Amino acid sequence: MVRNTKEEAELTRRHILDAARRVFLECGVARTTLERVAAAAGVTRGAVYWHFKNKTDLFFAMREQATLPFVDRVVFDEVEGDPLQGIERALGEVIHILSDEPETRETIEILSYKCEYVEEFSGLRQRTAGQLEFLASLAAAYRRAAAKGVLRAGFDPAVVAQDTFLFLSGLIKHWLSSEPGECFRADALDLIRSHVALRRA
Amino acid sequence: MVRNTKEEAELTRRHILDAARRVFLECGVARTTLERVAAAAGVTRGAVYWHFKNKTDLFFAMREQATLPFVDRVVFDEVEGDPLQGIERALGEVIHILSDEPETRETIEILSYKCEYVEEFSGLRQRTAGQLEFLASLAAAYRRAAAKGVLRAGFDPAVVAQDTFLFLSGLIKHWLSSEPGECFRADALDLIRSHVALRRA
DNA sequence: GTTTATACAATCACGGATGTATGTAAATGA
DNA sequence: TCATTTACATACATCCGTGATTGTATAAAC
Repeated sequence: MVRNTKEEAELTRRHILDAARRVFLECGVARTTLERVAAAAGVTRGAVYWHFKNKTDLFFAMREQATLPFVDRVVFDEVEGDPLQGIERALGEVIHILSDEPETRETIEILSYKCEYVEEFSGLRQRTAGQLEFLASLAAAYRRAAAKGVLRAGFDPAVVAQDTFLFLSGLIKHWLSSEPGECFRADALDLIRSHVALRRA
Repeated sequence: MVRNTKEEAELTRRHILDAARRVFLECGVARTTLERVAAAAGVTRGAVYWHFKNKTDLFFAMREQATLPFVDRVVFDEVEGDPLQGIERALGEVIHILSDEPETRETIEILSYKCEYVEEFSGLRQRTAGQLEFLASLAAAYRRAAAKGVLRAGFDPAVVAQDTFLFLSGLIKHWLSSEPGECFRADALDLIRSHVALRRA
C-alpha cells in the first residue's frame, strides 16, 4: 500500500489504457471486464475506477489517442505539382500508419470489429469530423486536379472523391482482416496506385 | 399449457428468429438477452432453448437466412453484350436488395455494426465463400470486358475487380449507416454508375 | 385408446460483473 | 510537522443472465 506520486499515477493511467486496448482487441468491448483490464495492467479494479468512471469512459479515452496520427501524417500536399500524386501519397500514408503505428492500428481494429454500435456507442457510427475533413480535402484535391486538366474529363470531383473515400473504407477494413504476411497487405499500395491511375486523364 | 403442432412449432421458431434479429439490431448481439428475445417473440426462454442451443446458435441460424437473396439476385449477365453494364447492374442489385429486403438489410447491419468478432464469431471475419465467388465473378466480367476492348487499357482486370470489391464494401457500410431519406442512398446508384464509367475505355 | 414424445412454461442454483464503500499508507501542501 | 488529500487496494452488496431441471398438457405414433 504505497501511495504513488503524480507522475507514477499518470503512468498507471497509461498502463490501464494500454491494457484496455489489448483486452478490448482480444475479448471485444462488451465481453471485456474491468477485472481483466486491471489484471493486464498489473493493478486492481480500484485503480481503474479511480482513473476512469467506467468501461465506457475508458473506451472513449482509449479512442482519443488513435485519431492523432492521421491529422498530422495524412496531408494532401501536391507532389511535383500533381494533385493526383498527392492523393496517392495521402492514401498510402493511411496504410503506412496502420503498418507502423500498432496502437492506432489496434484501436481502429477495435472500432471496426470488436465493438457494437448501440446505446452509448451509437454516436460513433456517423462520420467523424476527421472523416468529413478528409473527404473535403479529397474533393478539393480532385478539384485542383480537374482545374489542371489531369483528372479524367466528364467526372465530378465530388463524386470521384466519394468513390475514393468508399474505396479507402473498404481497403482499411480488409487490410485489418488480413494477416501480417498476407499478399493483400503488399498489394494495398498497388491497389491505391491503380485506383488513382484510373482517374487520370 | 397447450402443446403446439409441428407446424405451429415451426412458426414459433420463425417468430424467435425474427425477434432475435430485431433485438440484436437494437441491443447488439452481446447485450441481447434470451429473455428479451423470448419476450419479443411472445414466448419464454424455454421455447428459445428448445429450438436453439444458445444465443450463438440462434445468431448463426439468423445469419443463414440473409445470404440467400444475394446468390440468386446478383448475377453478372451482360447487358446488351456489354460486361461493364452487367457489372453496373449487379452492383445496383446489391443496393436494391438492401432497399427492399429489410430482413437481409437488418442482418447485414447486425453483422457490420452490432456484433463483435471474437471467440466463436472470429471466423465470420474472413471473406465468405459467397464473397469470394462474387469477387471471382467480378474479375471474370472485367476480363470479358477487357477481351471486348471496353475496359480501359493498361489495367489488370483482377486489380480493377479488387478495387470495385472494396468500393462496394465501403458503399454497403456507409449505406447502412445512412438514414432512409438521406441523399447518400439516392446517390448510391450514381456512385456506382460513375465507378463503372471510370473503368470504361 | 394408451403410450410416448413433443413443445413449450416455470423454477432453480449458480457464477460473474458492476458499482460503491471502506481502508490505508504515503505524498503533498501549509 | 502535521493535517489533508491522493492513489490506489480490499471488501461488500446487488443484480442479472445463463443453463439445467422439472413440470405439463397435448399432439402424434402405434
